[in-house]
Amino acid sequence: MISRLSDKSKDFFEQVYAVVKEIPPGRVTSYGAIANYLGSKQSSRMVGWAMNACHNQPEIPAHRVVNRNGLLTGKMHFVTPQTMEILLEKEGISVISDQIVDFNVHFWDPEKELKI
DNA sequence: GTCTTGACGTTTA
DNA sequence: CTAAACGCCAAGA
Repeated sequence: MISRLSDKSKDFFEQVYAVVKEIPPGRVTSYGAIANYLGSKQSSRMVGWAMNACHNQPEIPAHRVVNRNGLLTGKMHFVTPQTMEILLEKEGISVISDQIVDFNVHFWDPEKELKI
């Protein structure tokens, strides 16, 4: 095989997508949780950047990924700013003022629940 | 090649 | 309590 050193960075994105896809319906997680699960808790920005590139992947439930405050910061990046909020409520999650209600209850920690 | 921005999070003032 | 700065890494201009 030909060395694929250039694709090394892509691996990080794949890991983020893999975790996001494993998020069960009705649950949500934060960028920091994913970053922490990947071992780069301080690089939470990269998770968000990976989400920005989620268009490379077929289906990524990015609406289940929010910031630490449970605020829908990335809603504006969807097809429509309301898509994220609608999808969340559709799964049984209440969203008020772009903020998830009982975020701690719906929170899904990959390191704790996925534990892969 | 350098500078700015960015779907974050934590710490300090 | 709120507001602002820093840190982290990557991509775009």
